[in-house]
Amino acid sequence: MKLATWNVNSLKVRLPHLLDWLQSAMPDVVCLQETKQTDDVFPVEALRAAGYACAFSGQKTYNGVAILSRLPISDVQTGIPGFADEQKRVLAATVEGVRIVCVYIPNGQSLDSDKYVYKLAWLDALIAWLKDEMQRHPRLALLGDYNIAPEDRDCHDPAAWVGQVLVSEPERARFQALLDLGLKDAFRLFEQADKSFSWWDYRMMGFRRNLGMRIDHILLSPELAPHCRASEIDKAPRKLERPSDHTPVLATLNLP
DNA sequence: ATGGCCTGCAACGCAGGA
Repeated sequence: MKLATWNVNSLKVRLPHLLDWLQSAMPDVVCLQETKQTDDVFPVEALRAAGYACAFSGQKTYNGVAILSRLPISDVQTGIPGFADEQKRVLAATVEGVRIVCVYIPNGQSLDSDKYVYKLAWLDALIAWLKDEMQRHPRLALLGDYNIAPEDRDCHDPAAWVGQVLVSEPERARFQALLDLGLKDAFRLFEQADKSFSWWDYRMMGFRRNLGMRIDHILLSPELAPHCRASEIDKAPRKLERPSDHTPVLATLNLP
């Protein structure tokens, strides 16, 4: 089972890239973030024609998450139970007995922002919920845009980023809390090139200069991680005309 | 040198992203 996550930064704009990429990468399950469209205009037909069933939870202008799957999807759930949130950032569904949790974790804007307070509270709610969800679903994968670079090696210039969102200690502590639940960072299960990133700023020729961050992740539960055979970042879509600022991250499972 | 770019909304500039 080939899993993927991709922040598309507007599904409307990126649909042609997505359809091309589905055809070439052939993932079984894809988690999308920042679809930025309401559910009534989600491109169900185009994706069905490409061989994918969809679950989605969107809103106007901002946020929006979706799960695409070549295999049947069941038990779809939106949001974090008991955590009131207008923003559409969480979608969970079961595919072939694997609980897929798609997240678009808040950015936080800056350490002195109300959005940062929201980010930390949001992460606490996610961690508490996942602790239970992993009991119910031992085969669980948490995929998405985490807006956290877990370690300094996941940041192109750690010194320049001190005191900013994505790298702050409270955010990293919450990423560690996810690992402490037993989740494993699929990408780090394998040897990887130095300066591997999943997002690059549109400005300053960030991609060409590889001024990036690794903030899109696939975490696997203890029952899934031993069956992970590969994990990589696919930089190809970032090289196209009018790309998303994020690029897909993949993990391949060979389940018994 | 703290901007630079992209998207959506609806406008001729803003919010938000990261």
